[in-house]
Amino acid sequence: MTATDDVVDALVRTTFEVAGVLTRIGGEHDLSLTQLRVLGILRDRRARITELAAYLGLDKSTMSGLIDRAQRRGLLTRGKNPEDGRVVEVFITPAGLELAERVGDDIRRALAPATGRLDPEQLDRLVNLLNVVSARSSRAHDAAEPTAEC
Amino acid sequence: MTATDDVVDALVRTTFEVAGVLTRIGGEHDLSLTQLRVLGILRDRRARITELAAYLGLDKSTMSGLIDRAQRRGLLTRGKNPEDGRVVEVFITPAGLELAERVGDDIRRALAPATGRLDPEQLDRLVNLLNVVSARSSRAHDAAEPTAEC
DNA sequence: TGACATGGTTTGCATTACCAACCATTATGA
DNA sequence: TCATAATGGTTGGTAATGCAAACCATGTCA
Repeated sequence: MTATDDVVDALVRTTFEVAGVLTRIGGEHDLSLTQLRVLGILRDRRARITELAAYLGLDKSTMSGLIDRAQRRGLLTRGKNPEDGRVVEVFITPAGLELAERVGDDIRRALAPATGRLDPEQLDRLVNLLNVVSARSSRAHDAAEPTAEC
Repeated sequence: MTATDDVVDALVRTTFEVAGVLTRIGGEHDLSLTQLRVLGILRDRRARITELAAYLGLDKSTMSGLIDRAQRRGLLTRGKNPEDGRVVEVFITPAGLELAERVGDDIRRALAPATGRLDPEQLDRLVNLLNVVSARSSRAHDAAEPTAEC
């Protein structure tokens, strides 16, 4: 059972390392890890508050405040849903999109030294292995919602 | 350059997923991600406040408060360094160690469904690839301090 | 219609995190 | 050697994050 223990160790270590990079890059743009994630999600699609909260494992009140602050910064907007007066749809603004792009570039740049240590074949293998480990592969089935980016 | 982009995507996705698991498991034991990490580090070795702060990329005042609360819970202790009256050494207590073990077990258990999707050969390959990506491999050189677990 | 469920917001609280100012101890150099 | 600087931690102030409970508005259903 040491093999799985090793992989857990490696996954946890890598997680802290990547999370550290993301926190740093985010911080350089005044974005917390969570805000970064929200921006990443809304980059591809809009979402309602509860949906975001459930996806990120946060309380809806937390989500509400998060959106408040991002909206005050002009990164997101709240919109109404014509079919259900209760729901609030959240959209990314052009400014938010632009920031998301910039942050994305920075992240790729920051991780380049790490990923650059792998040759093309290894990169490919790593992507495949991570896709198996992360829920993406097993979740492809119940994709009621369009597969999110983050 | 799409290959590296893909690997960055996969790394970020996996990071959020593993971080989510760690946050959840930690939360079940009233531990934040950072406290979890501190406990993991002090499991193998003691450390001084500034050292921990630097390692985790936090301000020393943040570290101080973090240790305060963990100490109040009986998980850590502060000790003096006989050679330098300024430094404070932080140790894990038996209770803290016990908690760290329990949390570690829970984490392995929580990640088992994910890691279980890989056969032994894949596990081995993933560990090796992650070790290349994460700084461990390249840091093995300047190991002035004993290689930390977390 | 009345009761209940759902989606968000608000309020209050603890934690996390930063910064600046501070104290104590150690190191330096004139 | 003694004043000055540097280092290691703590404290106080502030903002953000996150939860829980109470609340309001809107939908749903018997």
